[in-house]
Amino acid sequence: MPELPEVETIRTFLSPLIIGKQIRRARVTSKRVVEEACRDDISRSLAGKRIRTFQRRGKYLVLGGENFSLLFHLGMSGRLIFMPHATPVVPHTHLVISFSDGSQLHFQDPRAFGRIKLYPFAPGSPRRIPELARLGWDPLEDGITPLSLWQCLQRRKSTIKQSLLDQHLISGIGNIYASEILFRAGIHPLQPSHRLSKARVKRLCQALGETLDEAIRRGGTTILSFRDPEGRRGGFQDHLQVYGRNGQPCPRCRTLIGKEIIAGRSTYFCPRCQRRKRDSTSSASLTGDRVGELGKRLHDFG
DNA sequence: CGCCACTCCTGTAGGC
DNA sequence: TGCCTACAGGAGTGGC
Repeated sequence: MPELPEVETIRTFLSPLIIGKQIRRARVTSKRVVEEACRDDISRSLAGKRIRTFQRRGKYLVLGGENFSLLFHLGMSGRLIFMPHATPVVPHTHLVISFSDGSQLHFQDPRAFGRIKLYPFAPGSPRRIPELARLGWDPLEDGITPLSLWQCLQRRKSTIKQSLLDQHLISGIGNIYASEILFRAGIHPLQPSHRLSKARVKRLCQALGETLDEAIRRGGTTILSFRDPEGRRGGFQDHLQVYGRNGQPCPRCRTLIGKEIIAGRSTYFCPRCQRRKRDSTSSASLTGDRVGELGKRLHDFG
């Protein structure tokens, strides 16, 4: 399940391999995943164009050129695989982009939860792409200050787990990292968002930055199907603290890790390290700290 | 408006 | 060994 670290890993690996290349041909090889309205446009209008940019926002990727933006969402099982030479398509391949030097980019997605959409203008401002305009903070692209996050959480009655999964608030966190971030922050997933103190939101921000940073450093998480563009697995699955570990001892206090379904999603937590609390909202100084090492990178977005 | 259930889909794992 | 079923869930949508 590609979340921000997996999508960022793909962007990092793929960028030097495809930026600057000229598209010889783009072929839609399946009727799913590629948005119906732009199936013909993709093959018609991408031929001959050059790739200028490859950007990420939340869990979306955008391949950009002079007058096109090709938007990708990997869904549950989407892969972008780089082929140095022309390669026969395997089942569940939805799009093949062939470059003038003979290399190819294949989009594969067995479960077909992914999306591909073409816009007839250069990326530039993400506000022009509705899917991106709807997204909240991107932890890598935008600094999230604890104070501004706390203010947003004040207005939410849902649990903190649900808030973390809401892409309109923070973009890029999925089910795996939500559990990991809350464990690192010592916050119970069922804690109501508006009940978190400023101090705990500050810890949440730190945990968010540290968890995503480490996952990116390790090349993402492979539970079942994630592969980077050269077919390799990630490394973070060996460092998950709670996700998928119900019944096993907490790495911090040895209490058995619990599992609960929250908003239809499996949620893992340590019942001792992540106590439910009623925070007072007074105390605690909030500095304008950015999220860990994040927020320093600049791309063309915004 | 907020919250939930439902929907799309197929590979994988577990039970028998 | 093989078949069947449950399960995994991102994000949009529609109901209450």
